[in-house]
Amino acid sequence: MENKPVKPPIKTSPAKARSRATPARTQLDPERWVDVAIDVLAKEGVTGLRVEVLAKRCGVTKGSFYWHFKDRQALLDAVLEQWKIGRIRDIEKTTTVTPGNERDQLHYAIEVYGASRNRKGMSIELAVRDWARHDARAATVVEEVDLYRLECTRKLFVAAGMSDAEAKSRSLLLYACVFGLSLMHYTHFDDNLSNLKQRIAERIVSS
Amino acid sequence: MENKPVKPPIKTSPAKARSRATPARTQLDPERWVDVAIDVLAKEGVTGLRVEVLAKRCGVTKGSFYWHFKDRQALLDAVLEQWKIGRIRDIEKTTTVTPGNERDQLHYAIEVYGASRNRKGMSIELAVRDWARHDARAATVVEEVDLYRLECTRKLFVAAGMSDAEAKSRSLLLYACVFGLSLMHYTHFDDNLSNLKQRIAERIVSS
DNA sequence: TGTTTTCCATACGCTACCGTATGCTTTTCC
DNA sequence: GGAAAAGCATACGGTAGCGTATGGAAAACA
Repeated sequence: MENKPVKPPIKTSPAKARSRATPARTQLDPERWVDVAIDVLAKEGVTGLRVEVLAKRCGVTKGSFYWHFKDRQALLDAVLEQWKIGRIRDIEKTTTVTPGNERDQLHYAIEVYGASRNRKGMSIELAVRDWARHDARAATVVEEVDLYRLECTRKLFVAAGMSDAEAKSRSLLLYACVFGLSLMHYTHFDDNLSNLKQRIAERIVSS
Repeated sequence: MENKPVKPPIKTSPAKARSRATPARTQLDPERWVDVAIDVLAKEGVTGLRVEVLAKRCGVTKGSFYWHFKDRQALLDAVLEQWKIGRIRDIEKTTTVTPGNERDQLHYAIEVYGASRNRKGMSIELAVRDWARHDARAATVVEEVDLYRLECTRKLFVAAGMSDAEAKSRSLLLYACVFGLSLMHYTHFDDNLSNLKQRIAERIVSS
């Protein structure tokens, strides 16, 4: 989408996988750039997403970058696209459930965001959302992802027996709370944070 | 705090308020800079808070800036300080209530953040929070403000008749939701957004 | 084996910043 | 009214970043 050449499907030359002992080094950059970019995005935000910084992290120079991408904006677009499809695939996985377990699944959805194991995922999330506050393209993508997510959890609430209006408000409350919590600094507000979170989750999910 | 000279209390020369017809132009900058800085912060984020940009918006050059502030960081510190005292004064005003009206006041606190009239306030809020993700000083201030706010609404929930543990979780839920909603793009999720918000507010406040 | 492509390095011009130095103009104070 | 200080402009050196141009090495191809 953003590359100059048509780019054959990456190393499909029939039988010649690294004839010499040069390790898997040569596949230097198809969308490897985007992965690294998302890494930087998580840590520094969009404004920290500089071409030359990225190149250094890839062990190359800008010369390489500008061969793969038209300009910085092309990379940003690619980042947004990859983030979008990743989020949608993720939420589909998270909200797929065997009938009867909807409430458990909702609890799981809440917990999985607040979990410390995917700090990085939340960092990306917040970085993209801050990005969206200043960039129309990012805002569009965020809205698409939000609507998709809201719709997925709404269905769960409906399947759990709620009215449509109630399901919608719960769905919105769920995500607002999840993202809001990640914005706040409440570590010293209570000495039993897990209990706090548990109560909140109950408030969101249960009747 | 951040100025070189001791700076007399601004224009206290007994009787000589603008002898000539030069308008109120001369009081060019005590903490006027900070006000403008917060404006820029709201629109561009911390990374957009550049000395020369600010100077241009004040109609002067950097020469002026560096007379009032040691460096850019000094301005940032002043911004954080002013934001902090403003938020604390604000939350005190919002959560002061005549006994018996606690629930109404909680509803008001929720509504006042989501209101479109203080878009700017929320922009500042989000800008500061994003700032806090990359800067330790900002993070400290945000935590102080958060703890203060959480404590204020916690008292309201307690006064409304809830247990302490429940009040804490509600308090946290309230702010998480308020900030989370401002992060999301849900305009097209429902055609009756005010009803949606109403339901959410009820869920947060009512027993 | 020799010629294209692919992929990357180097070098360049340009702009936006930061912070400093220095001087000019207006107040302030005596 | 004249010295001192306040408040600001101008000019400078320095870094970081974008995008372009061009050349070189390595792989693919014929």
